[in-house]
Amino acid sequence: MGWEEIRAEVLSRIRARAWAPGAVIPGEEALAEEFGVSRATVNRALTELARAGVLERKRKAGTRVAALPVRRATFDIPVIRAEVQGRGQAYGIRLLREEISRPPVAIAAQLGWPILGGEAQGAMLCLETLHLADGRPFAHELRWLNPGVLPDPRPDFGAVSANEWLVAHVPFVTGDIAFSAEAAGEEVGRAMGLDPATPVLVTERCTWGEAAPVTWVRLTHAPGYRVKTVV
Amino acid sequence: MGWEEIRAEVLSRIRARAWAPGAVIPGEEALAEEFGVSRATVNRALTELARAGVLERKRKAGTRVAALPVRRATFDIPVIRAEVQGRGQAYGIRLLREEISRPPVAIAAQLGWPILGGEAQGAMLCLETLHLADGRPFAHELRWLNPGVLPDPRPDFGAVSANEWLVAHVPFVTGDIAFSAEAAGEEVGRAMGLDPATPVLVTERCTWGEAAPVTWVRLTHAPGYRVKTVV
DNA sequence: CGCCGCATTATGTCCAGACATAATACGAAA
DNA sequence: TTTCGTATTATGTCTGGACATAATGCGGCG
Repeated sequence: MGWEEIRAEVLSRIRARAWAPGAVIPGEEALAEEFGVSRATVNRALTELARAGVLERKRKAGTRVAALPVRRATFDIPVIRAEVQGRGQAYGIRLLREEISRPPVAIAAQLGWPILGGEAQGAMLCLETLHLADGRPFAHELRWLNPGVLPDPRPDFGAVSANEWLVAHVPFVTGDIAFSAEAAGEEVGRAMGLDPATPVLVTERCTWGEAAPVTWVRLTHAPGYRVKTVV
Repeated sequence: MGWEEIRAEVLSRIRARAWAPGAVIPGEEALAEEFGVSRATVNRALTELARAGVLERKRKAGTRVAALPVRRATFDIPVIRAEVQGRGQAYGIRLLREEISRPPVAIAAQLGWPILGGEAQGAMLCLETLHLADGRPFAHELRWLNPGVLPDPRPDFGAVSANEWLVAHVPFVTGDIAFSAEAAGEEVGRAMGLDPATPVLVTERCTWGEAAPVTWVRLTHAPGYRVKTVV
């Protein structure tokens, strides 16, 4: 009996409703004896199930079957170049705009960039990029970047996408992501060759390094793009 | 030194580029000795980092820093009722349609439902539901459900949403999810009181139980809805 | 020269025991 | 009766040892 077998057995008991949602299941000691393994092995299996959201564990209170199991999905955020090439298409990048200026207050606030008197303090690097797949627009990227994380001179973002440069040089940051559906709008529509009213999937990411904000980015994907995940 | 401290130390060495992307890091034995802990503790820390996508581990080959760190995000799929109530709004549900019929071939194929001669074999339960928040449309749900997983008589899906009934009674299934942006369209637009051209976020889920397909569902969210995740 | 099998090696898992920690429940004090 | 402290208890983590497993790479055989 390995911990994966224990996990499977526990899961099947939950499925079979031998242990009902909300109910406390036997303690690790008891299960260890029943399955003929050490407590550490049971612990590994139950910890794994708790991480998956199937069980809820608390010291002293014991382990109970999650009453309202929140399904947890994970998805990978690929580097766009890898994503395009993974589809067997040729990747291209076109830098539309690169300038240093003050970010809009809304973006500065989200990043935690200093704001004084209703205006952002200090300039950031603003990049507007078009990602191409087989020469056709694949995604439009609007990015504000903390110049403090960049070397001097700056990398050539017309050759390497900012995202790719960042994951290679400012790795393992934290951040949050949001998906929404919007109309392409005038500016992005013109850049991507779309009617301004076209529905497009928009990804907004906000990432921080160890202390300082790193970047805010808004990706507008071409129509038909889907974000896929596995539960 | 607990395993979390080990993890933090390893992570900071990676950030500081003491261990470069792609490079092999010292073996567990060596790290255990350096940190003055047992190998099991180092193993726990490294396993955790590998799960997060920061390290890649292979037997015999050793542990190396991920060269192209694929950022992995997780998000929770809440029960809609809980989501609405979590915003402090009143939840309501309106069952628009409930009928037994053959699913479209595209949906049957995706579920692995038997198809013969270009037509789905056997009927499924089709539900069309509107979820309300404070009386206003929150999401439109179109669902095809394997009647084999339901008891006889069927639950009252006008009172409990199918999703909620399923997570409580057919728990811990696998599935996949896809997000996309589309125009609301005639039918959904009418149900939600939206112009057919309005961009809306659409979630499509396909879930399977232990052996049989369970359900296919397409959720159309009200404009402005965002799916949020944390990296 | 090329291919296959085996020794080597790093990770994966397991055990038995121990102490740490958090949270509950119960008893004592106000 | 209420509140506070404490004993109890289940989980969390660690140790040091062991064997299992997979993948590499080398040496030998055809």
